[in-house]
Amino acid sequence: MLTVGEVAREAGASGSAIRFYERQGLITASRTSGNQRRFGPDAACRVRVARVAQRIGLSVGEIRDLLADLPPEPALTDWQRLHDRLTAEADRRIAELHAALGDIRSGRRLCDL
Amino acid sequence: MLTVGEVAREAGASGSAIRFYERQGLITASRTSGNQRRFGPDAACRVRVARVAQRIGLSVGEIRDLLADLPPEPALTDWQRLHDRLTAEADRRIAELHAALGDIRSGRRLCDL
DNA sequence: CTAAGACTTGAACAATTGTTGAAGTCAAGC
DNA sequence: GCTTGACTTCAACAATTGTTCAAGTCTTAG
Repeated sequence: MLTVGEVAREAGASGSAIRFYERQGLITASRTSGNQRRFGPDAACRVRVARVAQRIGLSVGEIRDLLADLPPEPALTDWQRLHDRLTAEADRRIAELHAALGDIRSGRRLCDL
Repeated sequence: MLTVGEVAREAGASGSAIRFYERQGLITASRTSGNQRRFGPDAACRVRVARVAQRIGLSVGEIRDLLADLPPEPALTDWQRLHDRLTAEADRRIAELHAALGDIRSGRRLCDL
């Protein structure tokens, strides 16, 4: 069982971020008799996935939904599904950026100047 | 002199967003005797630029800095500078997304699974 | 067992980007 | 000049994604 700090170090996040992710349901924790969180061995992995998903542009709510379909010990198909969803979202986001670039290039129509 | 609503319609933004952009210094306004805002003819254009810049991923603070260098009646070189900066930022963002995609593909190292 | 230092907790705060709503202003018609 | 309906104002609120800090917990050495 890992503490907040251990998960934070393993995942490359801050302790407060780990607590935030738990409140938001990205990871789950049991509690000690003194009310401290203890995480399973999958926690750091889930946080790493969450951070990549954030870089792609997903909100924590969307990431919660993504991770809801990921069991504690994911099978290959689980990883594949996750992978496909993240890739699709990244592709969408890249397309949107290219579209914005197009709108910039056609700037005369933005401002009739 | 344009009202908030007129600028909003011209720029495709909400009235509250226009007021927010004024507070943040993206656009400037004079006031009527009754304290209502009145905008110059360049306001809608600046807001359109701001919205594109937001799609690229710039914050309102960054956009303020961008627009600070844009005179009320921009010359070609002003547009070019703006264009170049936005394009560079979009390219950076696209590169970051590709990097994130790379990290997803090498997922085994994310989670040693 | 107890003291000490490291770690954790939850509430309060912060930045960002707006929206909402009660009260005030404007323009047009009578 | 007054009414009326559309528009505007500003403060308060909201969602998102965390950080900060005083107070409490854990572990290790003595």
